Amino acid sequence: MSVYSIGQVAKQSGVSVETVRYYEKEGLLEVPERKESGYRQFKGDTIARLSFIQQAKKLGFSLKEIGELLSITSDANTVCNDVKQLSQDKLVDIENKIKMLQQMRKSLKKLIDVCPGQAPINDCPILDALQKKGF
Amino acid sequence: MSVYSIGQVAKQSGVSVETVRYYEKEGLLEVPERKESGYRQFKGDTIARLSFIQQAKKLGFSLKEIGELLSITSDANTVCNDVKQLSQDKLVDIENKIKMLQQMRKSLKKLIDVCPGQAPINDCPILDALQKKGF
DNA sequence: CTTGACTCTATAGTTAACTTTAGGGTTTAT
DNA sequence: ATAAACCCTAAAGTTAACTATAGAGTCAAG
Repeated sequence: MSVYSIGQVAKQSGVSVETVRYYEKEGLLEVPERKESGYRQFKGDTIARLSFIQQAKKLGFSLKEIGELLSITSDANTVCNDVKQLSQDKLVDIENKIKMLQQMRKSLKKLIDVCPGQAPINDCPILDALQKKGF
Repeated sequence: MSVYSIGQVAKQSGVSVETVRYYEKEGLLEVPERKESGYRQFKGDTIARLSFIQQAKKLGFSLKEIGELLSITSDANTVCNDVKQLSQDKLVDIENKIKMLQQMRKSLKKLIDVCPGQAPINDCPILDALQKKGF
């Protein structure tokens, strides 16, 4: 099995080395093996894990919440039932976010469709509509 | 037209008075009228605006980004064309977030469906699946 | 007409999530 | 075998987004 240095996982996933160490300290990454020198040796799946963290952050999850999501995959101190419950809770969170975003998309889309594009600001139907509806 | 005190808009939208003042200072809220005493008098749409800010924050938008979204509705120093372009850019952001969340939902759903619920941890198919796929 | 709830400004403090610094070892390419 | 590039820890510093504090004025009910 191939292992990766901290610099490699950082580069592959687009975060800084310092951030990788920080995530490890915060418990978001499995504690890695070390060489005799003390250098960390990460497993290949660390890169996917780091990418997942980045993505979830963009979606408004805190590191704590991301840790909970990730614990679904790596915590062996729970029974299957608990894992299922946690997964279902997280699913609800995610579906709520999707709904909110879809609502925002709908509003924006409506505005864009109706906009002629070249009118000066005082004739702009986007602004007219927004003024009345508050987004 | 009815106006509202800072305490009223705060309560209605579920944020603290201090946060309302902070948002005003950061330019997320229109500068309100004042009474002779200096007390703020907010218009009714402030409540919707504050609610929108809360929602957008949950979806991972920074206050700066939220300001840009809100400026679509309130900035009169742009032409319609610019407003349309900004709206389209924000629409792309939003659609990307929706796609990411749908991917997460799909993964979670698959796991939940396959989970029997009562198995001990070492037979749990959720964990088996996650171990191999990295969420 | 006073008392309790509300508001004002300005400033300082807090928390999450990093980022930087200092001072040092280790690896690798030449 | 040495220099550039990499890694280590511990601790301090930074930024966004609040939150709290102090000290003072305002409003509404009894």
